[in-house]
Amino acid sequence: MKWIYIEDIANYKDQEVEIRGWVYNKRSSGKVRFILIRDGTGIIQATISSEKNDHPLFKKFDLLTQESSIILRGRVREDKRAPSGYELNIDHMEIIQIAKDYPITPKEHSTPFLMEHRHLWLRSKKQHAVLQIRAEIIKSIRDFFDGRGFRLMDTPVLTPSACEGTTTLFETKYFDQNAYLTQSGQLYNEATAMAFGKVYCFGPTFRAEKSKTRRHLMEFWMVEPEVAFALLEDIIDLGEDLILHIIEQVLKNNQKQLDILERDTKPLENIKKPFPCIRYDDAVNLLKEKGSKIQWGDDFGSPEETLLSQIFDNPVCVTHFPAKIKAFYMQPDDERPDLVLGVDVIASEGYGEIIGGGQRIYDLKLLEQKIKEYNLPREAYEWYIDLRKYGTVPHSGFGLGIERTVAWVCKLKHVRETIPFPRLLYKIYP
RNA sequence: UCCUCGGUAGCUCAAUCGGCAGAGCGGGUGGCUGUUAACCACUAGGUUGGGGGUUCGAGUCCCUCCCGGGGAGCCA
Repeated sequence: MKWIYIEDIANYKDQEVEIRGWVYNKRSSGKVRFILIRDGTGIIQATISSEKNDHPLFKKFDLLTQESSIILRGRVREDKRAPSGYELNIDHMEIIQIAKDYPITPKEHSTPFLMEHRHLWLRSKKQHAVLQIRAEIIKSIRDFFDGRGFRLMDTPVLTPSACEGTTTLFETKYFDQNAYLTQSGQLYNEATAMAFGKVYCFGPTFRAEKSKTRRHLMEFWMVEPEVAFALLEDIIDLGEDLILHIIEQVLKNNQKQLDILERDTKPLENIKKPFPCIRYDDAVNLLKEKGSKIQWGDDFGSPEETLLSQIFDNPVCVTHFPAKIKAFYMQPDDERPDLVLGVDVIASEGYGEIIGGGQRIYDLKLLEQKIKEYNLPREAYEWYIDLRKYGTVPHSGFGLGIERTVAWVCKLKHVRETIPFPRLLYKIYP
C-alpha cells in the first residue's frame, strides 16, 4: 500500500492509498462516519459506511478524539459532498495514539491562551497558512538574490560589541569576556561585499528593547544585502525589485493560504514600480498637513509610519533623514551635510517600516570622525575602519524584516503569528 | 517605564442597584443513512487571579499584589 500525502491526493483517484496523520475533527450520522484527517500538507475527509451499523471500524471510530494519531488505508474517491472534493473510503485504521483532552477546540479561543499553546496552535489552519507563506517568502528572497549573483554570507550571531552603540543588546558570557547577540550583520557584510562584490546575509537578529507593540519581537529574522559601488538610488531600486518579487511569488504559489486567511489580494496585486519616494523634509510637511505633531528632526513613531502608509497605495520610500536620528555609518548628503543618504521603505496598509538602509560612509577620515562623535570604542571598530584603508569604495545596503513582511502580506494584526515560536517581551515559553 | 482595559467551569463569555453562580463549546452517555465548526436529548463540571477591607450580605464597592490584552515610549 502506497503512503501518500494529502496534497497529492488528486493523482491517486480510484486507487488504494495510505494516509498517515492526525484527527482534525470527526462527525457521525448514524450509519455513515466521517473523519477529517490532516497530515501537514492538507486535510481530507475519510468515510466509513455500513448498511447495518455494524462496521468493524465503528468501534475504533468511537475511540477517536481530536489530534489522535492514526494511519488510514482506503480508496480515493472524487465526491462533491467532501469538503476538498476528494474523500477516502477506508477499510483499515491503525490507531497510534488516542489524544486526551486536546486543549484547542474547533471553537474560539483568545490569543493569550493560544500563545501559551503555540506548540499546538501551529496545527491550526490559519497558523499553518501563515507559516507556509513565511516559508515561501524566505524561499523567494533567497531565489531573488541567488538569481542575481549575490553570495550568501553567514555573519556571526555572537558579536564582541554593539554594532550601533545605540540600541539595547542581549548580553551573554563568552568564556572570560562578554559577547552580545547580533542586531545586524551589516558591518560584517560591508567586509564581505568588498570581497565578493554583492552579498547578503539572512538570519536571526536580537534586540533587547522593551517594546510591547504589534510590530516588535525580541528575536526576528532579517535579510541584508550589501553591494559594493552601489549608491542610494541603486539600493532603492534593488529593494523595490525584492518586494515586488516576494509579492509576485506569494500571489503565484500561495493562493490557497491567502484564501484561508481571507486576505484581499488586490492591494498586493496593485503594487507597481517605482514606489513613491519622498524626502524626509517633505514627509514631515505631509504628516503635519495630516495633523501629526511631528517636528523636523524627530524620528517617525508608529503613528507617523501608519499615517504615511495610509496616504499611498504603494509602499513608500522616505530618504534623506537628519543625520542625528540615524546611525554613525550613514553617508552624509554632499549638498546638505545635516542629512544622510538613508532610505526607509514603509509598507502599505499600516504595516510600518519593512526596509531600512542606505549608503555607507566610505571616506576614512569621515568615518573616524563619526566614531568619535558617537562615542564609540574605536578599538572595537579597527577592522571596520580597515575597510576604508584598503581600496574603499562607495557602497550601500539595506535590511528587510521578515516578520513585518509576512504580517503585511498576510494582513495580520500582530507579528507574533509570523514565526513559529515568537520571542516576546518577558515571554520565552514555549 | 507610563497610560488604558481586563482576569467568573477545560475554552469563549453572561450575571440588572451589592441579594439563589449561568449559557454555548469541549468532555461523558444515548440517538440519527452524507456530515461540512453537523445536529438532537441527557449528564458531570466553580477556592469568581491571590491577600486584606467595607457590609446583614461582595463576582459586583475600596486597598494591595500578581497575570494578561491594547497603546505610548523605545526601535540600522
